[in-house]
Amino acid sequence: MARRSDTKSRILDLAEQLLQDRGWNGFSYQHIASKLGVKNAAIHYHYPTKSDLGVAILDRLRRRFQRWCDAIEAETDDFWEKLDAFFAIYQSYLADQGKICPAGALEAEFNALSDEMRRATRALVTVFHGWLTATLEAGRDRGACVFQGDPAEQAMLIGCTLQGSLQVARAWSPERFHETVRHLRKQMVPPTPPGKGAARPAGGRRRKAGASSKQGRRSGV
Amino acid sequence: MARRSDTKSRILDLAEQLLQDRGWNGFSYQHIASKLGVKNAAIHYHYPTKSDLGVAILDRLRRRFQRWCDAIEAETDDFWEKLDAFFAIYQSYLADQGKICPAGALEAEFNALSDEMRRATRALVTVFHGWLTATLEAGRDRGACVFQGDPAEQAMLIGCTLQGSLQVARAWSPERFHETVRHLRKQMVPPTPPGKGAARPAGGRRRKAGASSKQGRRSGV
DNA sequence: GTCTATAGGGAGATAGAC
DNA sequence: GTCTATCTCCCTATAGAC
Repeated sequence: MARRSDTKSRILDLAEQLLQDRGWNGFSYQHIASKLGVKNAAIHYHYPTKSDLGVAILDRLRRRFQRWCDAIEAETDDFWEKLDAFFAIYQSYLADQGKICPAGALEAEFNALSDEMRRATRALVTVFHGWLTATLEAGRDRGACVFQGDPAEQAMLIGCTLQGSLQVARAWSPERFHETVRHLRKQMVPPTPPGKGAARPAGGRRRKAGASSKQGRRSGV
Repeated sequence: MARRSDTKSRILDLAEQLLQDRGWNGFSYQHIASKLGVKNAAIHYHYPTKSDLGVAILDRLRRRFQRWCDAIEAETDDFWEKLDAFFAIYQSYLADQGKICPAGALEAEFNALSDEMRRATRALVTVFHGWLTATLEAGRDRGACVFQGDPAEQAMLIGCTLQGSLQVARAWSPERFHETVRHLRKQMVPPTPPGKGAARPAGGRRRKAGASSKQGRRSGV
């Protein structure tokens, strides 16, 4: 059979990009249809209502992130490699014409969303936060990073900062985002380098044995 | 003459609330008109286009914040009082039915805004960041707080965290916001209490001589 | 699976009466 | 300053042909 996902997944791609570019209420089926070269009725065939489309975007983002988690766990044990890979997700959003975090875009318009989309947004945020919390906890336990308070609090701080700085970068300058990430990162580097292999704040190459190195993970999440 | 600003400023009030509640493209003149008990043509009389309305909201927010700055500088010299007053702006947003920062709402839909609104958004963000940077710099100089890097970087971190956590609170729980603010605050408290009067991390009462204490500042900014 | 055609409604906006 | 009336456009959504 032909490559599954033709129009249907391209619709999802375009809608996701438009969401990150203009916000949920900032685009219509017409935007998608014209970019895709079809009529808006074709979009309704695949996603009857706009809410259906939104839920599909969110579900896909969640599944994609879960696969990303599996891939990164299989690839490395290093705390900083994992964290930098997480930062890279947001950096690639910014680099892609100043897009923002999809969850942030939807939270900003939360009270104008359908109940189904709100539920799906909550589910996505929960998964992101869960991974970050677990990663921070493990990182601190092995002395790879330092921070005050609960891992969950620090995860919230990091997540909010990334989400917020992508947005602020638009009203200011993209460089502000990178500056903020460096600032955030610096604060978590342990004050003195502990014993070998514990912390590697500047991009060590410690790959997991047996981890595939073919092209690495894509940063688009 | 009668109390200036009747319908015109009530329009601005409602539009500002709707922006913080549903996002810029999540409300229309009809929403304002019906809440205000007039017809949508009346709104167009005061603000011919929606972009005009948006710019008016932003200009008023900027002027209001500048007055807030003047008031707080006149009222106290204490770094933590100032910073907590700044946090209180965002806390009052959250308490008011989970509203978010207006600048954040507009940044999320930035590419769907008129050029004029983008300019006005940039101007607002610049003023907020300027005050926070100057306050952090002065606070650190006198030993009232600690942080790594430039005051401007720390200001960005704080601003993004506040903006982001108001948004995330919607998809999660309001308590997450308060937790995050406490976490952020804690990281800036100097490790050991310096000499008297330098740091007062838990709400000291050191008012400026001659500062009026009538009712304090309103937290609605 | 995509099209044409169209319904039905809501958006932003204007003209002119009161 | 606010109203009624209306315009035009775009939006989501559906029916039915191909």
